Amino acid sequence: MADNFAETKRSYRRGKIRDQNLERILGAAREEFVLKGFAGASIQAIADRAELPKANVHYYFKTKSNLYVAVLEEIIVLWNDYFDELRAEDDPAEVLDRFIRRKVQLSYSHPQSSKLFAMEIIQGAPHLKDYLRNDLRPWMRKKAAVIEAWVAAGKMAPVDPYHLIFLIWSSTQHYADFEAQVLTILNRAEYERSMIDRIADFLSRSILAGVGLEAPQPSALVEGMGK
Amino acid sequence: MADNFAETKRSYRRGKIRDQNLERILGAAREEFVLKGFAGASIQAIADRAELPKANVHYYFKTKSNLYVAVLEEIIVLWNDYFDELRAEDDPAEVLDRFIRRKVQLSYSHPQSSKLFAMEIIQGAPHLKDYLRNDLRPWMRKKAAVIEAWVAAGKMAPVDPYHLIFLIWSSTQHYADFEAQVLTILNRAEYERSMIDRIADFLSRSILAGVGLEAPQPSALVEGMGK
DNA sequence: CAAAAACCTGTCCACTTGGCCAGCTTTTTG
DNA sequence: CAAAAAGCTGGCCAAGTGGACAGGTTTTTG
Repeated sequence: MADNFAETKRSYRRGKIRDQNLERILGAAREEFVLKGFAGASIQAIADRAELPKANVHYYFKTKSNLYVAVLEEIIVLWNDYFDELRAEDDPAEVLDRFIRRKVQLSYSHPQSSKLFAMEIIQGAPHLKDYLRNDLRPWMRKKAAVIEAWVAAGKMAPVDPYHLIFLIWSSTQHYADFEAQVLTILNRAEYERSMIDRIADFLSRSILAGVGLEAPQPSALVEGMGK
Repeated sequence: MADNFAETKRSYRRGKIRDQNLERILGAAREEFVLKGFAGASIQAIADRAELPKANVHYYFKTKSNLYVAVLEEIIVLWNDYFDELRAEDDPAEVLDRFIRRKVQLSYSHPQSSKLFAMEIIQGAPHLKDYLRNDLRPWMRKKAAVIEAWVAAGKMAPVDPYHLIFLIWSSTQHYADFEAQVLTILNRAEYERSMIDRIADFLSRSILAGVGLEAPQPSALVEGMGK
């Protein structure tokens, strides 16, 4: 394999075409599925958006369902990457703060993924039942145990760890999923970095205060917080 | 009109048939649209669920879009019913507490409506742009003004009123919209009253604490709250 | 450089869909 | 009670769909 190919050209390697096309198709599919839903998104439209002939899409994905599942799997990988780190020996305030900020950041950087995931869950998670049961539930159990340990150690107010995580999830994802509503109400065309920072600060401060903690150094200084 | 009809039978009056069928169709449509999305829900399936011939559905709603919009309008009416009351002279803790509980209650009693509304917004609110801009935005402005007045009067910690309302919306609706995820993680088949009460207590306490308030009498007593 | 593997795509098709229509039955009205 | 209004529906159709496929080109390989 790694024979005489000058890696200089760097754009030629095994499966290069495949990888490139897969990426285009998956990206286009994500977009179309979010906009129109599973049934409403046509392979033709996905192909058009990817600037490929329809039959070429079918070359990579035998069926529409296969393509849809592939998109969902991408999302789950993305989720898992950002998910972990939450340990009993850490400081609750710091860890929760980082977790909240990371989720807000993720909503900002990958809104389509968040939206598609949300739509799938809303519709009853027909393709994600197994993921929820076999992956997410155990993950939750572990995280809940950590939070319970914190509570037991008196490091934070007693709260139901599950509902605390639901609160973090819902409040952070809201800005991605309900983007259209939020932006219309705030009379903006799109999110800006500064707004995202304010949101992260607000959510971190509010949620931590809600469980009797004080947020670490706010990333953007917001004077007049009184108290 | 109000002629000699004995109101006793009470099931016979002008438009009785119409009202009854409309109700059946709208209910069936709500269900199907949530399950399959706009494009995925077929008139045939809606008709089957309503136990009516397909052509009969078309008799009441010329097009699929008309039906869809009618369902959304029902939801908006429902929303508005529960929406109001939030006045500057009231006690913030009491009002916010009631508002949060009402939203949780609404998620519990009308999950389909919440889900459909969410899907519509996620997809960019193509049918609700006007509602968001012309109704919801002014409503928000008024509520934000009230909260700002509370802050100015020192009745609560200084927070951005818009994000506070987003926080309440997102955290409460989450239990309706993400029902499949929540129930799977909590290993339950469906919500029960007691769970709903706990959720309302948790959210009310957490969010109020987040803005420097203490929740009024908790509906279900939960001792050991320490502090 | 030739064989094999990977990749590509125009064309076709069976099937579902929303919607229309023409004529039917039931209910209301005066 | 008869005419009009309201309600009902089987059958039809054009448009769009996902997918199969056969025969093509390009790339890789030894």
